[in-house]
Amino acid sequence: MNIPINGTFSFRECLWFLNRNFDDCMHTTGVDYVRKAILINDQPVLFEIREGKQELVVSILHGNNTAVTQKAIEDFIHEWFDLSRDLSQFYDQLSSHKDVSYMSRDFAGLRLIGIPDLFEAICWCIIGQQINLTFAYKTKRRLVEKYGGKVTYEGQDYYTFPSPEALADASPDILREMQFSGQKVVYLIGIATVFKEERMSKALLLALPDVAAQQKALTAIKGIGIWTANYTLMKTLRIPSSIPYGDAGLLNALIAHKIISDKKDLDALNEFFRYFKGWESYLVFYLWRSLAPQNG
DNA sequence: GCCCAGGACTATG
DNA sequence: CATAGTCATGGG
Repeated sequence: MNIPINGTFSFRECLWFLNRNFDDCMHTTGVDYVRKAILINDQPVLFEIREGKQELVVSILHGNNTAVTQKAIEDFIHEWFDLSRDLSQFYDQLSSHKDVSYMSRDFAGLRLIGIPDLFEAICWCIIGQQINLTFAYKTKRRLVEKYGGKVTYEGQDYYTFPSPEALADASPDILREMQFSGQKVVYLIGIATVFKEERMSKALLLALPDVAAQQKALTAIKGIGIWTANYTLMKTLRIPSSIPYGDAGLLNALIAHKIISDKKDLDALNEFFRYFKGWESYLVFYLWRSLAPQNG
């Protein structure tokens, strides 16, 4: 199965971001491929993406290779890699700003890697709140290996994120042993229950009239603050204007580029983002990219 | 030992 | 509405 590539796209850049020298259990990267397991109609499917000349070459490694499955994988990849977006306007704006113009060259073709599953995105936020990313990925792996789904292929395990049902019924003691804080255990199980009871879902969020209403609906849930709400809107709904205010990595990147003087310099932050109206979330993503060394 | 980490909640002026 | 304290533990 092939997925054609339109516009500026770099598989290499996307692959680099998926790895970033972190141990993300939700996918597996190699030098020229990424493998990921997802659920299609509740059935686990493992696929692999490689780069062709003008297309992505997708192979199904596990699961029924039907037209329905292929279509679902294709849709997922489009959403995951944001393939339908035309970045030319973003690059125009980037290249005309002295502090970040280099990004339009160095990171050319990097797409905002999303988290299509709303529940997974929110849980990942909870897990990552106020701890370093290395530790966050470590605890996420423990959670996913215990409560998630698994596909084994050629001796290697690939995981799907735990369902709300599985996490809602998870043992608080076991979660504590995984080194989640007491508060995070309450948040995770609480949010899983909210999803299980269908008091929150991607469809429900999409039905709301505007971003403000979506932020309000998300932050009404215990454990979801404004940072988590905006991170989720950026990664799952791909709201272009969504900025995870207060994000430690974002603020450090802005300081490193001398765009803000310190972490409380909100005036300079707002002025900077005003210049990139409509592409705020992409800019945040590129700033995160800038935090790590080239070609990691 | 110290400070920070891709925060959120609650209590207090 | 703005600030302070609390949680909880790894990484540098």
